[in-house]
Amino acid sequence: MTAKQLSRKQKEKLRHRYHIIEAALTLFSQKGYHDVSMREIAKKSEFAIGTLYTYFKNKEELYHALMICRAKRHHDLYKTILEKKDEPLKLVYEYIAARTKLFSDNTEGIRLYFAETSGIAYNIKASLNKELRELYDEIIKMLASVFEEGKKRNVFCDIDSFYLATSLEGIINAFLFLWLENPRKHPYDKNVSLIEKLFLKGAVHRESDLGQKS
Amino acid sequence: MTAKQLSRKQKEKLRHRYHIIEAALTLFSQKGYHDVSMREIAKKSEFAIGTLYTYFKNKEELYHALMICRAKRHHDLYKTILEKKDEPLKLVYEYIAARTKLFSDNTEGIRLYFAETSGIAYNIKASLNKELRELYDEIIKMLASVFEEGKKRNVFCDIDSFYLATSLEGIINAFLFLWLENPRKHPYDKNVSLIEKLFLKGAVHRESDLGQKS
Amino acid sequence: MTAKQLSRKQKEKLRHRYHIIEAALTLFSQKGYHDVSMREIAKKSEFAIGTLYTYFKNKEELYHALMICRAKRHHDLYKTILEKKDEPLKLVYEYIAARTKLFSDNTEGIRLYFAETSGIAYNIKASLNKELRELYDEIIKMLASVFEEGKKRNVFCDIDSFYLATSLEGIINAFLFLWLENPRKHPYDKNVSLIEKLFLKGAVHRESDLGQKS
Amino acid sequence: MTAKQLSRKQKEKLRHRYHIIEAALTLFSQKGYHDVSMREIAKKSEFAIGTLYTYFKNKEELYHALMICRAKRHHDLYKTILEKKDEPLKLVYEYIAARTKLFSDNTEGIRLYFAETSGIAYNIKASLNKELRELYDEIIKMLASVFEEGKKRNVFCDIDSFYLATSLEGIINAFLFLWLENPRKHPYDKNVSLIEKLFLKGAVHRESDLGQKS
DNA sequence: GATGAATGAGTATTCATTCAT
DNA sequence: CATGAATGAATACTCATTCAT
Repeated sequence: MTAKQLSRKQKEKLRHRYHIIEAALTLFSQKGYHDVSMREIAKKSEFAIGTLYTYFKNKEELYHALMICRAKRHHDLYKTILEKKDEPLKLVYEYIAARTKLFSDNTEGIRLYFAETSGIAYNIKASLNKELRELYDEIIKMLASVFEEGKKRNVFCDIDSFYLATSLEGIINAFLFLWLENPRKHPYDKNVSLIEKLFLKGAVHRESDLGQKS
Repeated sequence: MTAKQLSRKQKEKLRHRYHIIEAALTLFSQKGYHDVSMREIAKKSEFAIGTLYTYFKNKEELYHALMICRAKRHHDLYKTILEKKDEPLKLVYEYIAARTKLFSDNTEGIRLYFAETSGIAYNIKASLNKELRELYDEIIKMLASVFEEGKKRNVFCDIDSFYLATSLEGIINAFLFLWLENPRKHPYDKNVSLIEKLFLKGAVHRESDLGQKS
Repeated sequence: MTAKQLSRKQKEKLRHRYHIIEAALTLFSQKGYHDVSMREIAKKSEFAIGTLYTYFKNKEELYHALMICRAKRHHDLYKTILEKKDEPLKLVYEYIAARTKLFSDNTEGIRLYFAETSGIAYNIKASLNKELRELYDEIIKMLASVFEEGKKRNVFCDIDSFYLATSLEGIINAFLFLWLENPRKHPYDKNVSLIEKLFLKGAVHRESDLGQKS
Repeated sequence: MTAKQLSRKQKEKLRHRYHIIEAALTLFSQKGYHDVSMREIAKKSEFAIGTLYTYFKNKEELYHALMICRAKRHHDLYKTILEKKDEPLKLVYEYIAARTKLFSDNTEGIRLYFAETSGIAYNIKASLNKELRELYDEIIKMLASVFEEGKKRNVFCDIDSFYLATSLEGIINAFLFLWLENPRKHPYDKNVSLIEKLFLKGAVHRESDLGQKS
């Protein structure tokens, strides 16, 4: 019973913490780190200012926790997908779909999302960058493995897998961005067909053997 | 004579304005918008605080002017390259080189650079975004034209030029970003060879199903 | 049995209370009233914050209790000395020695000590001052009695005893203070010889060459 | 003219600074360092909060400046007295009178005064203590010189001048304190007669064994 | 009784902006 | 026109105190 009660308290603590992070995420996403005051976060999360400080040492640490939390959540999803023992091409599609989905689910948090992965929030402390970078790198590596496997199966064209992975990331981001500006054109389909055309071995449009400049 | 004097004065004004922007750029790049005070900018630019306000309505406008100024400078360079009546592929190479060069020249201002183009500075007001976006879009369009021309000449593979352009941007950014983390690997060569492999029509490695390296 | 249990409990309560006071004393002495938080006192005393409030109404009262407690302890010692039916001069020496000893024993609490007796802690509420003042006054009176007795015995020079007592206090404090700055010179000896020279009747350095008690 | 204008501005700056110090002194004296907010000081001095920070780096430095300022003012007065080429005994009287006067003039700032010289404000930083201590020491040395001279002239009894000086300080403080508690009895006279009896060579009451009150 | 999570008023300090000189 | 002293709103963070468990 004692155990249970502790567990309940701890669970509650975690719930509260999460609740604060959620509130902060919304605000930070809308206005950016510097334009959100602790007072606002307190109000939105329905806690007292002082309470925030029982969960996070500073504003910065709250921000840090929030970034890591979000990144981990995304990361885990991507990992789950890329670790599946499925057809490489299908995994890539699923990855793109997941990226797209998280992106559109989070229009609200999107700006922070980019700050995390492809953009740079210049005030993020190195440590934060490092942790995020590591998560990002892990995904890149997994993507590369998928490409590697795909190349073995003669699905993907013969380009260094790591470069392929990096390119894919870049392309996804570019299209996601495009979509951010003009939400009508959902980028998923385009990405898919584009990837097929660019990355697949012997894609239809290349078969012809016209001479070309090297 | 009045005219001349005015002209001289105006020139001077512009020089001063530029001087301030330069000082601000350095500071903003190093510490970000919120962590630079007008006092600092005044000190660095060797003007009085009040003087800054004769050149820019407020801090935000100074930042805005600075971003536009930088973006225009880059934009003009890219434009010059992409407007040349040269071989499309060569233009693309040159563009990549220019992007790479500006990037490495500006390690200092790099964070802002990303904030401008591929990242998001979530505090930039929509208006700023719009103006930058327009510059960016113009480049994309010019890139697309180059690809279009290249496709006509049977150099680039048959993919929508706009998508190609967007993809190129994404890939460049991804690699530049990579390089930002690990400066040893200069991204230019990789980009070039990668682009060749990905974008060129009937690139060598795709023609047949011969085993491939790696 | 109930009585006994209560008694035990009460004893325990008192012990706890004392324990808290001890912890608080250390902290207050090191950092001063305002720079010690209840949290710190709770930690040091190994009680919960809430528990402190079952022993003391608030921080101020805890401080108050602590000051009184310390003062009483000192006071009792001084009283014991000065009430002895011994030679007045010897009592004075003993008093000086006791003052000196408590002073050096409490280098840690020294600042508070001065705040108590000769200095002023400007935040101490009047009531505290009053209580401390009363203790102080009692000592002064006892000292005066000793001097009075000494004067009767022709040991001390003929000066109003109350003034002598006050002077002695002042001199002790001045030398103790000196020593606080420069601990090498222990003030006891100096005080003793000085007191002899200043307060004793017909001291050697004065015109008459009467023998005197060393 | 430029010089004059600068001078005017600088004079004004100094006046403002002094004005702030005066306001702060009043407040600090009444409530102590921690219980006075910068807001209060701003209000009392009729400056904006921000303005305080153009004159003093922070609250602590303001406090520091204030303490030094006051101490110097007192110090200068004492110095002027003790440097005079007058009869030693007269100088001592004048010194006591000055101490007494400053004390009673400053009932308001009295608590800080004691904190400066004989008491201890436990939060004062070491540096402050050191500077104040130096001023104090200088006075003590000058007092000692006066006693030395007096001893040469056979006025003061044969006790180490430094001890005499220190004792005098202690006695003055003790009586001043007494007076602080019970303002009816002005301490000057008592000090004077006491000093005569204690410090003078061959004071009447010691020569013979005549008992006399006061 | 003991606990310590929650509270929110209160504080020092910063900084964009103004305006008298 | 240039200046920089003055401004005061805004903000991160602390900490004595309470109260539900």
